[in-house]
Amino acid sequence: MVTLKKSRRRSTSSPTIAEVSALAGVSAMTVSRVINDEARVREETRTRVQDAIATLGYRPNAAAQQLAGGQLCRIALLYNNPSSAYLSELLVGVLDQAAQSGAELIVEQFGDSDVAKIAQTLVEQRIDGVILPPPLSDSEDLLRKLAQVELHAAIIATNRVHENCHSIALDDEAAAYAMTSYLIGKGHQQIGFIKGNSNQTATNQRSKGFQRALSDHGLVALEAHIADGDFSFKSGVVAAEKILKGDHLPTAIFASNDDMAAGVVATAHRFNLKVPEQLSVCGFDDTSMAVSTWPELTTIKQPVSSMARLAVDLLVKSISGRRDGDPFPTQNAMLDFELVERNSVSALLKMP
Amino acid sequence: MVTLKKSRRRSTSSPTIAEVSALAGVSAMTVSRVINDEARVREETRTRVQDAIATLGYRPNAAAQQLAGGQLCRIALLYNNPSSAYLSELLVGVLDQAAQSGAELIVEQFGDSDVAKIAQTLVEQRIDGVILPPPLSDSEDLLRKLAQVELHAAIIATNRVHENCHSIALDDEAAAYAMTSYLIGKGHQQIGFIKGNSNQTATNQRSKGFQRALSDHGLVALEAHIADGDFSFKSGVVAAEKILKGDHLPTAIFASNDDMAAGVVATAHRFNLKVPEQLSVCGFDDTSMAVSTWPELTTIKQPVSSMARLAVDLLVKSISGRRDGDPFPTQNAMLDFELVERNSVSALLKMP
DNA sequence: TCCGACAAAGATAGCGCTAACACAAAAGAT
DNA sequence: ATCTTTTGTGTTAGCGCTATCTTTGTCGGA
Repeated sequence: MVTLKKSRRRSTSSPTIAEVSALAGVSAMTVSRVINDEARVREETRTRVQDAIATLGYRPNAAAQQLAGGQLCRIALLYNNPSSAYLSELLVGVLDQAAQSGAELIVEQFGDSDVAKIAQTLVEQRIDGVILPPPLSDSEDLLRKLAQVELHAAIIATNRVHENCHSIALDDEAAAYAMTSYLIGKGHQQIGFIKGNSNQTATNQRSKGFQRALSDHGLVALEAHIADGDFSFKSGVVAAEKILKGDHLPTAIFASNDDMAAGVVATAHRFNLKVPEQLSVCGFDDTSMAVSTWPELTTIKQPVSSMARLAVDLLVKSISGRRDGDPFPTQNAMLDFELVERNSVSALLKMP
Repeated sequence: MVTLKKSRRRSTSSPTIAEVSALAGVSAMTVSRVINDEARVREETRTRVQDAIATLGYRPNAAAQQLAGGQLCRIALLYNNPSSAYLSELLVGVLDQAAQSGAELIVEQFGDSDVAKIAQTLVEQRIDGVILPPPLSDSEDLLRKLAQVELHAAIIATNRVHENCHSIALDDEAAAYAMTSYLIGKGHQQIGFIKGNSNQTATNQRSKGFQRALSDHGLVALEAHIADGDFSFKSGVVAAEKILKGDHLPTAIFASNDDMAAGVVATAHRFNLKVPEQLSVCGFDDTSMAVSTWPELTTIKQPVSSMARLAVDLLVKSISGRRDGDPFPTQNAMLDFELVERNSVSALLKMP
């Protein structure tokens, strides 16, 4: 028989598993089994328990589950580049999944302190796994150090593949190829391109996709139409100035991310070029920046928050896998992108 | 004597309070007292325990603390307007403080579902308190409903004061006054102003500050130089078009937030006005948008992440206060702002 | 008929920590 | 000198849940 003892310590009226089990007329263990979706519970019993849960509005106490259930995964989200549009989407995804997976989340800015020190701090904080958004995901140095201290890691939005490191990315090359083809389809033949920061793999991929699309359509990019950038708005401005100062203007510019594309648009306006009538511009990422410019940017949408979710999921799996001596293989996920059409690209009338 | 029993359930080697107490030669309770910074521990004992903690690299298990310590505060951060620059700063602050205060954080997007439904969901999720950033912080409807279901709330960046609701804001009027005075100090006499969304209190405050600064300096704003907006980039564009199409141009435009200011800058460029040489522009908030425009915006810095931290802190205090039958009074905090000078404002040569 | 083999549920014993009380020693109060 | 207080610490008993073991059927095969 189950007895409900009244404790002097409980004060909230949140129902506990004991109350549910009493109502359902089963043991707490059975309720636990139902909650955790284990087999070995008769269908009828399961329903009875579920009804009891529903009537009481019971929700398991996460702290207790964790304490009893054994292992806690502590996951740190390291970030560096406060490109906040990206960060906040990331955060929302990570937070959500962490709550679902019962992982503890620590969010930390990776200042300019050296890699060894970071790794040490993480170890001291007893972090089990680390999520690295760009540009951190491309820091070989950091990754090496993390591997040294046996920390699990998930790297986001990089195409580099590491042996001991989950990676979640989209096919940057294919996306850039698609965007370039789209421009070509609109009749553009003189297309400028602004590269990203050279220490991120995405930069190369996007550049490759651009070039391949061009040559697949029998076009070539003029040297003067290609410029370097570093994914910042400012670098977009500088790059656009370089390109637009030339004698021979492109009809479209494809910037490797939205911030730079916004820089291009701003610069185009300063140069008295109407966007998109005289110059089409497109970006990449679909951050909030894409709609904070006029006209709004045609761009490639990255599923950032899904990526974040997946990162947490993979980490939790591999952390608990290692603990149980049942290693979870390293995953390299490639998610789908989407081309978002807005108003920064116009069709060019083909010359006969 | 303390005995360390080896359990078959423990698998991680993370040290527990028992190990610390053994090493320090005290009881677990004393260690707990040291951890929680309670009085009634001799200085010498405290040091000994702290040393033990340090040598073992002990960190308390949050789940266990919570379970034993009684009450968990579940706090929800509701958001609506994905002005991500703002959101991510908010998130970082909230997360940090939630971890420190031992509160559980749920982040939820407040779609367009009706207020009653939201409130119900929150109750079902057994949320204790809610953080409301703008524009939610100005939704009387929502606040009323929350009060009805006895949820604690902290509203951010609104000057409205509610009886049952903590509020954290900065002095919008003073800040707008300061910015306007700054412009006047630079020699501007014809200053345009773009208002924000009329359903946010900040809008009125900022507008008032602007007007007061003007009249304190013996100036008046032309009707044609004032325009409405809704805090979005696009509305900044529209408002700027309205103002700049007029016959009599202002020498400066003060937009009620950075997004709109960015819209003004973009529009100015389209109108062939050089910023800041021909038109000075300034914003408000100092979101990342402020530096994602060219030139970078002179603006008012809101301490968003401190505000977020404070919100969590107040909520936790008032939630546990109510539980202990020791009500924590409603707070209305007013934080300091800062005028950040960048390159979007130039000094005007005074006409003799 | 008896003996596994397995399925379904219960009983027990913690997870790591802290509230609440207990208690000795030291410090004041009368 | 005796009776409070105060101070510093230890003891006990959980917090709400689940891992693990045990028990109780149930069914099929020998």
